[in-house]
Amino acid sequence: MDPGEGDGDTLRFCTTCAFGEVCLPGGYDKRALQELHCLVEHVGPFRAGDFLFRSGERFESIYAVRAGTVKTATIDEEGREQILGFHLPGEMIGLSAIHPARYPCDAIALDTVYLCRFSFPALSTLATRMPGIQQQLFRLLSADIGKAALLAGDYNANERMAAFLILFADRLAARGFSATRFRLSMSRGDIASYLRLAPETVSRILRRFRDDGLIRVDERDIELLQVDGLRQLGRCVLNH
Amino acid sequence: MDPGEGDGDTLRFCTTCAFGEVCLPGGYDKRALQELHCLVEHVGPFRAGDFLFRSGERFESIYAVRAGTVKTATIDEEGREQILGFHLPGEMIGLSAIHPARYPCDAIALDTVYLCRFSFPALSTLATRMPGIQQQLFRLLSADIGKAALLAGDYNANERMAAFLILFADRLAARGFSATRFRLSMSRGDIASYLRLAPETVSRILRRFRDDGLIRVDERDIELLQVDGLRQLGRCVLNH
DNA sequence: CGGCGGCTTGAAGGACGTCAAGATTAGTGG
DNA sequence: CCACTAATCTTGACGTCCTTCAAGCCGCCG
Repeated sequence: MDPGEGDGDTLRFCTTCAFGEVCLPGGYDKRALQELHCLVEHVGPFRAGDFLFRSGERFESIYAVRAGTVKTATIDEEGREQILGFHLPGEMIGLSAIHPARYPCDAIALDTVYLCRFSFPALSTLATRMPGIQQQLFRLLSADIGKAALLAGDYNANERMAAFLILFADRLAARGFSATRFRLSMSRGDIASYLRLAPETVSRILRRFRDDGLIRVDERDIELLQVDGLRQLGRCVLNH
Repeated sequence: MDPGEGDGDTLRFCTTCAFGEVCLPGGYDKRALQELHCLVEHVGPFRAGDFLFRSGERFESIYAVRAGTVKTATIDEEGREQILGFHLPGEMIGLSAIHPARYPCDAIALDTVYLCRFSFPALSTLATRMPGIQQQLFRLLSADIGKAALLAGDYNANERMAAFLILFADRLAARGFSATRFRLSMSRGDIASYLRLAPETVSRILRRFRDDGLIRVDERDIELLQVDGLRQLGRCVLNH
């Protein structure tokens, strides 16, 4: 399946996109929809390890992931990488760059990635004419503020790991994938960095979860055996 | 000085507000400015400990702090309070509530607080007609995403504390207050909760900073003696 | 005066990180 | 298809930073 140039099934991807509800014909005035579709530029494929943008580059566009997984990360003064987030199909990247007008992080493909690119100046101009788009942008921005919760909170390694698995599964489920069996597209090191843990700790906790019958692990393939148990472990993180 | 009902010097407060640049006459069309001023409702005073809004309440308004300090916090399942942020005069509160349409946290006055209240529906309607306001909202929202960095990063207690002091001083300076001498309006416990440390750790680190000649401490009064030294300590946090 | 909450200080314990060594896998070229 | 190397992952032993527990101090207010 190649979502690249052919674009026969644009619609198929738009149904999973964060902008789907405004992009797709849903009682919306046809001409305005056309304007939004004109504004979208399909880019990709990117291969694992490719940079979509780099920290410090001038901000121009936000992106929606059409296929694949993207990680965003910063390198601090001491050269340590800190993962800020993972972005699945249908999710947006780049919203935090509006204010400083420069990307505050690197965006790196974890596998084969296709994107929709939205010129932000064009989008915000369009938003003044289409309140639905403005609302959607406000919602997306606001939601991103809340998403920092997982990292920001004062939680231990078990809570973080359990919440990570549950949230990852929920996000996959929201896009129509299986919520109990999935493949992690990122390395243990990336997960560790994201959760602010050592890679060894991630390894040990996954092992403990496995020994406790909460999950099945085969390399990067995960099966959630006791979703409720995990949800209980991560409840402090999950309830905001 | 009472910024309450009299309102003789609305202008005085607006100069320090996050919306100042759009609210204040600055080449902007007079009628539109009037509309924004009509939309603003001055509320307060609140006393230390008063709730401005509570977690779970229906989202209707965002607020700008006119005077005083506000903390935002959540109580997790185990009853532990987690401080999400401190809000100084000129800063906004409530932006993270747009998406779930409910306030995700409590907002509590730390001292005597006066606010400007903006009805969000009215504001976003106005924003479709005034691109400057839309831009400003996008910027404010985007900036808030980045502000999670202090908490989110994998930093030790020294780095966190140093960065906290520097950022606090910078924010005061941006509003025209002294950048080297100030009074902390929050308790050690609040600082600790905000930095995800134990209160005892905050105490010990302040003592160490004092012994090292970096700061002077007299209860909640702080004087920064070696700003560069502190900035150096917190450099990983401060550079995003 | 006495009680209370916030703050400080010391001592002990724990959760997680660091270090080091293997194990397993992936990538590469023959 | 199979070596060979590099990268990722796992596991154990040990160290450390921070928390927890406990006690004492100080300012505030009834």
